[in-house]
Amino acid sequence: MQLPTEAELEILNILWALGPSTVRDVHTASEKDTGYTTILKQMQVMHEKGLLARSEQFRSHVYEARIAKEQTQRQLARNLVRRAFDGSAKNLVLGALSSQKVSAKDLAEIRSILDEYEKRSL
Amino acid sequence: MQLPTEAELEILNILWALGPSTVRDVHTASEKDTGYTTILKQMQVMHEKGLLARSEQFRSHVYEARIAKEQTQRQLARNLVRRAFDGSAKNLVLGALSSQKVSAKDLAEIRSILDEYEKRSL
DNA sequence: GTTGACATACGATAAGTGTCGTACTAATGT
DNA sequence: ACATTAGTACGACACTTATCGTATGTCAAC
Repeated sequence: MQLPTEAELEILNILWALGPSTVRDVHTASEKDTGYTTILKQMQVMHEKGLLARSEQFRSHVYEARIAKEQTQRQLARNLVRRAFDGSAKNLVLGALSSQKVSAKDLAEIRSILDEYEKRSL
Repeated sequence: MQLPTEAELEILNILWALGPSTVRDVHTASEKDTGYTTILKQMQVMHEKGLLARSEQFRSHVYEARIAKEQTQRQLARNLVRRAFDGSAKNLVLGALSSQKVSAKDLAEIRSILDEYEKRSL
C-alpha cells in the first residue's frame, strides 16, 4: 500500500475525525479554501487508489477511510525512519523530542509506553 | 527552507556520510542504479535550491550539504508530527516505537534522552 | 593537433499532484 | 413541465520530480 500524499493526508485526517462523510462534509470541514471540485477529484482518485471506500447514499457518495489512523501513522513513521534516520527508531524519537514542545504529562506517558514496550518484548 | 524530496534525501545521506564529494563519488556510492547524468542533474537542482554548496576543483565540482543532518532530521520529524500526528510528538514516539525494532540499549538511551530533556526544560 | 576520457550543461520526456472549469444528471419546488 | 439546485464525471492545466540522451567543453597523451 502506498503512502498518502500531503493533500490526501489532509482529507484522511478529516475523515478520521468525522467518520464516513460526503465530499460536501469534507469540503466544509476543510480549513483550506480549495474548490469543491478539487476535493471531489482528490477523493475520487483516493478511491481509485484504494485509500477510500465509497458507498451510494441517496444522490451522493459517502466516503470512508480504508486505513486506520494508527496504522497509517505507523507506516509514515516507519517510512521516515527508513529514509532519514538510518533505520533507527531511537533517532526519530530523539528528533521528535528535540523539534517539538513536549509537556511533562507527555513525558510521563512516553515513559509508560517505554515500560510497556519493554515488558511486552521480553 | 523546503524539505528535501525522496531522491534528494538519498543524495544528502551519501554526502553526510562521505563529506564533500563529486558527482562521480555520489554516483558510485549510490546503491540504486540511476544514470550518472540523473544524479548530476539532481545535484545541480539541489544546488540551485540552496541545499548543496558547490566549489570548483580542477575540472569537476565538489558538492557539500548545506544543511546539517540533525537539523534536517528535526525538520522532517516536526513536519511529520504536524501533518499526521495532530501536532503531538508523543504520538510520533509511539508510532516510531510500534513500527520498528528497538533494542534494550536503544530503550535505555531513549530514557536518558527523556531525563535530559526533562532536566533541561525545568 | 587530433583523439579519447571525463566533466558539465541543457533540453526533453513521462509520471504524479494539486487545482479548476465545464458538462452532465437527477431530485426538488413552484 | 420547467427552472433551480446539488451532485458527479471528465478533461485540462501548471508544476514538480525523476530520469535520461545528447551536445559541448577541456585536459592529457600520443
